[in-house]
Amino acid sequence: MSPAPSLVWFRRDLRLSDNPALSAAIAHGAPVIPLFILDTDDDLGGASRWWLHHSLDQLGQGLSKLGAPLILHQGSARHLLPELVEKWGCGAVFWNRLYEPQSIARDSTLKADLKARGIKVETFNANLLIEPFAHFNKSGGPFKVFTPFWKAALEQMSLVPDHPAPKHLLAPSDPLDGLTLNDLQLLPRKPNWAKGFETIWQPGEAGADASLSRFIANALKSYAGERDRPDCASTSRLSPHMHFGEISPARIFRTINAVCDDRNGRKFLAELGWREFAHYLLFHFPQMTTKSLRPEFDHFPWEKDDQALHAWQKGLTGYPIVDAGMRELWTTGWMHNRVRMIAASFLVKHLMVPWQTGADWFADTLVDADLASNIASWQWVAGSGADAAPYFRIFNPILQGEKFDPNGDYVRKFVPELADVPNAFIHRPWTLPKPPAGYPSPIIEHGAARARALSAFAELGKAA
DNA sequence: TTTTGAGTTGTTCGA
DNA sequence: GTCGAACAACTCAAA
Repeated sequence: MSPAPSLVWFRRDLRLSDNPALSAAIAHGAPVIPLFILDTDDDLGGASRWWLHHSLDQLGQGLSKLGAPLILHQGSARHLLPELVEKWGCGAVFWNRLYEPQSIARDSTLKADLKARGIKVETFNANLLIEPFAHFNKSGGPFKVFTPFWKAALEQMSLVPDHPAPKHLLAPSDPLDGLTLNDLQLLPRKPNWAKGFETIWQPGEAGADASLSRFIANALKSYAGERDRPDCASTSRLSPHMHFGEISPARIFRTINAVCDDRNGRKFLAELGWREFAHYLLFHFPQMTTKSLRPEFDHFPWEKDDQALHAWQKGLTGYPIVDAGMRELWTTGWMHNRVRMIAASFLVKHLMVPWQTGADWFADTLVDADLASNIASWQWVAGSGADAAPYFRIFNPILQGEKFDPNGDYVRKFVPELADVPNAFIHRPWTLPKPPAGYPSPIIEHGAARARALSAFAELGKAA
């Protein structure tokens, strides 16, 4: 009689290297079943689905080479996982932890359920540098300000060594039932809006390693100075790889730390810190997925303006830097961080559309859509979050464009209507004697919008 | 308990 | 053109 196999439940840890759940399952000694469930209880944005398809493809190929193909299923993991465990006679289940409120609820129920059936369950930290439930300020409460959070984190951080990728996996002798990748229907059908994604992204573990190497070789040495320039290839573009766990934050931290100890390295590691901080905040304040962390912001006189929202989504606001960003998002599934801030600020402050509406759009269109980072960042921009930008800090989309895209290269790349506009006018084309045909005038005038937002925020202060 | 210093990413105005 | 101050007060973290 063959021994009871072990299940490795892959979720957002789609890698073979530095994967503690996988390592532990192998060390357990029994045959290993690698499983991915497309959980129908999860909301997954369109761009994320595209990425997931290709990431699963890569992981599946890697696992097949090791001797244990990835088994795919679809359904409510809450119910499906115990069924599969039962059907396959598994003796142990291993997974790496997730930290969003819904994931925690599902996983803790599942863990109790499986243990009650006599199944061994072990879970690991593979996705964060800091366990949110084990990091507190000296008063014993959760940090709400980034700088002390990260400073304390750096002092306490102890990174365990990398788990090397396994060389071989022992699979159960009987074939197991499952779906094919195409059965999951993750790719867009007509129209195939993801065509532009294929040339710039390489989902999967190899692509993640390549992104990190490319960043270290080309951009790290000038990161602190150039990270805000969307016209330069100055960022790592690791965010989607990290979201799906194709590379571990610990490996990134160790690698950067080893090659660079100047302000560029520290600045980049602090960006990992912001990712940590977002997950940390969401863990301690789970209501922030829908509610403003500063409750008075839920009484802000938000506008419902579908026409303006549509113009923002499609990159037709008349402000070139905002429109370039929104079109970069639509055509590539990604947007440069600086431009995310400008575009988000425009929606929330100029158009006074609720941050939740913007967060929904980003969740659907970003390949790196990550609940924690998305929510924390939108609340930060709106001024409703932890350690947030003060309300009077309203980005001027013209100045921001001129400062961070000085030659208009970024704008021209994504807004072809402006190809022939000279540099001096590229961020204010409506001031040309003959504005370019086919590009809209600003849907709202900056000065008036700023004044409106400031007075609305001032009212908020009085009411509170 | 009270106090103190500090807090990612800006803009505008007026000297 | 450049520079400093105002924009507002509040909350957090640590001593």
